[in-house]
Amino acid sequence: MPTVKNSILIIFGENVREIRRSKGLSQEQLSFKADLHRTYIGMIERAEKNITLSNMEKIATALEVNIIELLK
Amino acid sequence: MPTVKNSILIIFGENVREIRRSKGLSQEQLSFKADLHRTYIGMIERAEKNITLSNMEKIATALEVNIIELLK
DNA sequence: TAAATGCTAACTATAGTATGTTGCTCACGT
DNA sequence: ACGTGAGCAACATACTATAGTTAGCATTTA
Repeated sequence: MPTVKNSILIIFGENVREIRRSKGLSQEQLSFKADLHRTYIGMIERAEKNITLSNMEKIATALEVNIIELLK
Repeated sequence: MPTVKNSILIIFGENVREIRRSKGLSQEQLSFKADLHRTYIGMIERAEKNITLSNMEKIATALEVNIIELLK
């Protein structure tokens, strides 16, 4: 991960956070649904990790949205 | 990487290959434009690697398309 | 003050780099 | 026709960088 955060990662993280909250889920609840770790969800929302495509899909599925919605 | 390939990776790889060819670029030429390795572009097109979001953006930029076009 | 999230620091798994080999196709000269 | 050389891509292998896991504690927020 670069020190200077990549804007696409920021967009992705913001979208995850916004949609997660709109569905009334905590990071921990989302992590269960996506089969990822609680702290990792936080890192993604804060754009601290460069997520892989298959994990993007896991999160999208857990949030019941298309991946594309997380990139707009 | 799982042995059974993830469909979203296949879709991404197919899109990269199709758009790359439509622009008349070799894998090597695309690798220069995207600042990624020659063999890695091949692996992505064959869905053998689980690409990260920032590298998806690099490839999209090199192909002069939006990331979203590579996920449809 | 309890639940949710931020943050650190380690570790393990795998993404991404690099080199070389193989096989294919196509153009060209003879 | 028939080599043969050039360009392209598949594939193997090994290495380095970093994604992803996990635990613990600090901080925020309701």
